[in-house]
Formats: sequence, structure tokens, C-alpha cells
Amino acid sequence: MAIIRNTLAKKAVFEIIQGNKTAMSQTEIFAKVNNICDRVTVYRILERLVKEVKIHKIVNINGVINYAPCDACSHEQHVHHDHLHFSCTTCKKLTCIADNHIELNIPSNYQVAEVFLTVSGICPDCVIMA
Amino acid sequence: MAIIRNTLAKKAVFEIIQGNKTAMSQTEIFAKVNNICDRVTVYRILERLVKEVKIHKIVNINGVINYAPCDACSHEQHVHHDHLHFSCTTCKKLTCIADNHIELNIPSNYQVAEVFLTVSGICPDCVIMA
DNA sequence: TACAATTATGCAACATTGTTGCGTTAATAA
DNA sequence: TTATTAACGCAACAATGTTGCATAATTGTA
Ligand SMILES: [Zn+2]
Ligand SMILES: [Zn+2]
Ligand SMILES: [Zn+2]
Ligand SMILES: [Zn+2]
Repeated sequence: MAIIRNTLAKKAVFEIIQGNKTAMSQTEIFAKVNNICDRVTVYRILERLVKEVKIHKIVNINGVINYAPCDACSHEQHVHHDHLHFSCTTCKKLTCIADNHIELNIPSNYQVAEVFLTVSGICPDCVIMA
Repeated sequence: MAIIRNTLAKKAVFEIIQGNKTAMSQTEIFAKVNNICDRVTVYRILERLVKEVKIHKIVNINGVINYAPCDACSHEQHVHHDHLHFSCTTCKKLTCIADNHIELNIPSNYQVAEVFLTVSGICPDCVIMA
């Protein structure tokens, strides 16, 4: 059951996320959606897109939740979102960076599931400006 | 200028944070403060304690901002907060783990400032329960 | 094409979290 | 003790996210 429907609003939201170089917050997405649907609907669409593994959720270093497409996420039918994210302190943009396999050094009584790695600094666009 | 005052509320908040094994959110801290002061005051105290490098701010994987003491943060008069944080998916607690020096693999046109590394999974307390 | 089933939406109402302004309180130095 | 001003309380507001329910729209089927 639970047949997935491809509505106009859902397509619009997904295209907005895909069309952007960097990850976007619900607020930014809703601003771009141009009143094609309600604020609440955007929340619900985002929730669905995450569940369908079309986008992934990234928490920025200030706590704001952002969304980015999952293109780079699924390799060989194995979904993983543990790539690195770069958070620019100047333009505040959050960018997905290719995989970054790291060695962890955690006490063995901790059972590791996912790794969230975000690096802050200045992105290429903003370095040029400076 | 800007003389720092050590008020009752500030002491209470700091002791609550220090007395807890894991990091705490503003909501949790205010709940423990037992109406010794206003909700807003807790926000302002937390802000000050962060500025004074007595506590540090950690964003949990769900976007909730948590606070933990800075004991483990300053080594040889050099402050750094880039240690690893463990976020338990069962009890939702956020724990500071000792330093974790990692090798990053980021395009050279990105200018790195800080590294935020959070690992999710099951903490020792919750592993025992299961 | 028409219809039924049910997913998705709009809207209102609410909850939570965080912020700001301003008059008052209280910590600290002199 | 007094003056200075950091810190506080309170009210009001803003932003973000959630829920319930009636209505609309999509999709498979007849
Ligand atoms: Zn930038
Ligand atoms: Zn990403
Ligand atoms: Zn736990
Ligand atoms: Zn920490």
C-alpha cells in the first residue's frame, strides 16, 4: 500500500533542490516555490522525499536543517549519506563534498551507526571575493 | 570594560552543565534551573558562558543545540572544540569524546576553518539495556 | 471516460524555540 | 555606603515546525 503520487508541488520542490548548487533550508525552498503550495505542504513533501531517498537532510553548524539531492549518495545500490559537508562562514551556503573516508577512534563500547562530518570555512566563491 | 559578574543564576547554570555526563539543551537546562531565573536569562547566560570559553556549543544531528563544559577543550592554553561528539539514537544523549584527529580530503580551493565530527549510534548505557 | 479509493493539500490553530526592548535589580569597585 | 552598569524579568514578538480535519487531486480500475 501507500502509493506514491507525483504531484505538481512535489515535482517543483524536487526541481528546486536539484537546481541549486548548495543545500537549501525549508525556508529557502518555500521562498522559491512561489506559492504553488502551502508552507505546511513543503514540510510534508520534504519528509516524503527524504523517505524516498531522493534528497537527504543535513544539519548545518548553526542547527538549521538543509536539504540536498541524493545523486552523490547512492553508490552501487547501497545508500550512504556520510559524505563530507562544507559550511561557508561567509555566504552561509552548505555544500556536499565527495566521500571522505575517515578513521575513527571511538571507545569500543560505543556502537557506531552513521558519521556526520561537516567542515566550516570559506568556500571557493567567497575566497575569490576576498 | 565589560566587567564579568558571577551571579547566582550563572553559577547554577554552569553547575548544571558541569554536573551532567552528557551535553544539554537550553530546554533541559532551564528545566533543571528550578525557576531560579527566567527562560530568557538562561539564553543570555549560555551566550556569555560560551564567550568566556567555559562551555561549548554542539549541534546535535537533529539540529538541537546542546552545551557541554569545556574541560576537555583547552589543551596547553590553546582552545579547540573540534573533538568528536557521539549522538545516541536511543537515549538521544550527546557525549563529548576525546580528540579525534582526522585526515580530510577537501578540494584545495576550500579554506578550512573548523571540523565538526559527530557520530551517531548506540551509547554504552543503551547497548547494555538491549 | 467515469468512478472509487486514498494520497496529498489547505487552512487554522497550536507548540516550541529563540530574540528584542526597556524599566528594574543587584553585583562589584571605589 | 554609594555609584556604576552588568544582569535580570517581563512582555511582546518572530521564526520554525506540528497536528487535525475537511477538501482536492491523483491514480488504478471498470
Ligand atoms: Zn561562501
Ligand atoms: Zn550531502
Ligand atoms: Zn544512549
Ligand atoms: Zn564537546
